[in-house]
Amino acid sequence: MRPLFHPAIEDVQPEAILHALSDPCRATIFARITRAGCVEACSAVSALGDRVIPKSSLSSHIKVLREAGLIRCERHGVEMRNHSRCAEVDARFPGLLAAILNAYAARSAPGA
Amino acid sequence: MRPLFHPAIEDVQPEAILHALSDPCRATIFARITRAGCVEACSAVSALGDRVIPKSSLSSHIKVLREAGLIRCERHGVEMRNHSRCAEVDARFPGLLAAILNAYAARSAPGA
DNA sequence: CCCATAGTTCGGAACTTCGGAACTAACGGA
DNA sequence: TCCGTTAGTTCCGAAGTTCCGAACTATGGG
Repeated sequence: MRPLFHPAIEDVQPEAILHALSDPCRATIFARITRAGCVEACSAVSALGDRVIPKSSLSSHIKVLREAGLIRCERHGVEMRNHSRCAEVDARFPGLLAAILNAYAARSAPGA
Repeated sequence: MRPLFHPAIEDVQPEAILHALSDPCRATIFARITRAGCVEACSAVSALGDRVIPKSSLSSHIKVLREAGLIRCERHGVEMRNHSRCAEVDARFPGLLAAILNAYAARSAPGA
């Protein structure tokens, strides 16, 4: 399989990041990959809350995140490992990802 | 004219904000409204860079920003005043708007 | 070599976005 | 009051995007 396309960090565009994370489902996937020590198989992510995401949808969500420059994907045997590019992106756009993930967290936990 | 719909700040959702600002044209409009002391007529915004935005598109961009909770619009005579809800949104999602506007600014001014 | 597992691609239905033409709202002048 | 002008909105068709099931490809194990 040919290596997957990943944009160089300097080609990463804010609109692509915002678009990728403007879907709560993709935001959740990205938050998981980022929190889970930066490694996770695609299918480990397929149940989000109580909703099962079809394989084809999951695959295209992952693709959107990858092409936005948010994650890095590589095959290991039969499965895929997804690494968060959080640190790189944070160096380019300081505070952006943290603010976005916090905003989603604030929404779902309307805390006390 | 019936008053325009504006979501209460606690109903503002991160996905709506990200979606609204994931369009560079809307992000530019929002940045202008926010920078310009929070007041500006619609048409004052219609030339973005070297591109003229058709009235109908501008109107729907403004509507998206308004319904996402990012701006507040009211008619004053024949024209519209658009106020940024930046401060309110920042209280709800700290740092989010600043990080997004900085990210766009970093893109267009790849400094030094 | 065949099977199982993990992920991708294809394609059509449903939804969104764009923008021109026609419409509505508010004001000013005669 | 009526007309003209300016400012925005609505409508609607074309173009583009998203969703997801079915079929496909890639990898490893027996």
